[in-house]
Amino acid sequence: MRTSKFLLSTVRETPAEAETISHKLMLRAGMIRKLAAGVYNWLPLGLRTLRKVESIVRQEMNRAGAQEVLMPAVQPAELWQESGRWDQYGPELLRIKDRHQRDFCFGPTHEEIITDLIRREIKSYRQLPANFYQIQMKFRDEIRPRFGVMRAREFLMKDAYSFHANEASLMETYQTMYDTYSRIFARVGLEFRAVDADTGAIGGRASHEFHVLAESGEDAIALCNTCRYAANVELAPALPPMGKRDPATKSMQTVDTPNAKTIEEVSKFLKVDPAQTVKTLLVKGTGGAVALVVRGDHELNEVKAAKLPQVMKPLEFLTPGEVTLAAGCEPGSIGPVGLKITVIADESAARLSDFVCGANVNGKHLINVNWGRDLPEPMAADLRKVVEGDPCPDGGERNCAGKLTIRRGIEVGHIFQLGTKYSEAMNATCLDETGKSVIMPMGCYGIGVSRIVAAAIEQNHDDNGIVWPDAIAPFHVALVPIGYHKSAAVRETMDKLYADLTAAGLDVLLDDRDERPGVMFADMDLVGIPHRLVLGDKGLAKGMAEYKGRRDKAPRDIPLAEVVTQLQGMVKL
RNA sequence: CGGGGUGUAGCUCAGCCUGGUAGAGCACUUGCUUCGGGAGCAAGGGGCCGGAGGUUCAAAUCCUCUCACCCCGACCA
Repeated sequence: MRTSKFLLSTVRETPAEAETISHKLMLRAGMIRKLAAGVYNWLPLGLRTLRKVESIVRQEMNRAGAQEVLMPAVQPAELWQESGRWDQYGPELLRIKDRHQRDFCFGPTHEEIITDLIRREIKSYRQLPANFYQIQMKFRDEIRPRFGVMRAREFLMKDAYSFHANEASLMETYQTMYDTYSRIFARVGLEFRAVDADTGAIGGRASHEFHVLAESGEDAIALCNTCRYAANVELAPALPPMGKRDPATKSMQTVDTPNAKTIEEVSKFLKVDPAQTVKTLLVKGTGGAVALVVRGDHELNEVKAAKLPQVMKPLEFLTPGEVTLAAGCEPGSIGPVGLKITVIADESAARLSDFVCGANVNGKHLINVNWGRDLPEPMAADLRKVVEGDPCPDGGERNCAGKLTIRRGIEVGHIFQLGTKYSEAMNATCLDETGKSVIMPMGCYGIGVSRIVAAAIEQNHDDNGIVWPDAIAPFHVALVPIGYHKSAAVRETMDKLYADLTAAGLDVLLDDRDERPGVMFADMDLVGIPHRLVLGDKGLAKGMAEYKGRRDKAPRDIPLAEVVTQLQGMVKL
């Protein structure tokens, strides 16, 4: 491709709307343009990278034996009503009506559609297992789209759905997909981790998320520093503290804590360590309100809390008015002592002695509180988010002596063992060896294709712009001639290099604009082309082209005759 | 959904408080010079000041309504 025939729409100034680096760079490099909140045009440059990611995903899915299909983006409400999700899904589901006032939605995912398709097409266990995938635009009406294509409303996703005659077969395909995903992200050239995950709204049992590690990631993930344990913080178990609770040493007292409401304010006012305090959160329960108690320096893990049988799902906090009714005070002074509702304490909070908590009277707290003496022993459960330095749970046991590190990740893939959630609701069955009708267990496997593009930039950029991994670079090589329009020799040599490199299977961008070199260098760096060749009359006289890798500090000369072979060796496809 | 903010040239923004009929930089067009890290000079083109209504002799500017976009919050006890 020549820049004179390519929409290289770079901009120097950073658009006001962009916050994250990838969003800024995608706009500046001319990869995307916003059409509406969370809805983007892909320009030629951006589309080249998107297609390369897509192609890697497609190749690896095919290699794993999955079959590509294409399902409708617009889906009739009937199927969603059949699975029960028409009512379960909130405003995130974009509902639309056709001219006959029939209900449709723009598909946020395709479990219903594939289950409907397959229950009609597959009749026998002999046709199983089977795995179908598509690469398609999805629409989720996010509360707050942000970060460009990272959290967009319309986005390109690869979703796959597998069907099985039995659970063992599902496990096998699940493992194949786990391996396939690892291959995909390794090929794209990203630093990633597979982590244990919560299944969330999709439902089902086991699930793993694939995260690209990046500071700007929206998810916190817990990694062990010694073993291979990795989990989303939402899921990572906090092991109960070792040893026994210290004995009580002082008697309980009420103290005035005017205007001190948050843990920070209270611990500062009373000059105690936040770890010696507890916070009490009131949530809606299956039988009235429930008090959840965590240590002051810990945070409630809402996913864990919502899994308690006593707690309503999804987790909902009491409104300030309801808090006053249940505790007799405003939020900021609540404590577990004397509460008439169910109290559940986090393991760490239950291990405290002589601790500080709200007094259930506005502006007052209790000090030197002790479980079993000043209030009943609490029901203890794992309620908190793990923190940096917590012991590695390694499957819930203390088999590993390692400690957890918390890192940020961008979720780019998620695989689930769905089980029979959808096949049962929609009666997707087949006949087994004995001629008996069985419900097909299912798996589902998603990859955020457009999000990978943004995640790759978050992980690969510098002050001058994007630094693409070779595998997803829009072009592998940038040819920058000095004096293309002045020197016939430069022009002829560059044109020949362009032809030879292209013939060697590389994607080449020849900058044949009549621009000053500085402009061309800046543009090639900004759009992130990983390999650059510069050639002018001076180099030509020496028979040398100047090569610079995008990450290299300084350029080096390569004999013109060796350029093609050397570059072929350097570009990692 | 709650709170805050912004809509003026293709982009980034000034002008608004204190009404008087439209600006800068970048980008774009033309010419000359320049030519290895986003050039200089000169001349140009380009805006129903988001939309509707109101106040006024007069509205980008004041008032009301509306739409769009951005940010923050929805773990707070």
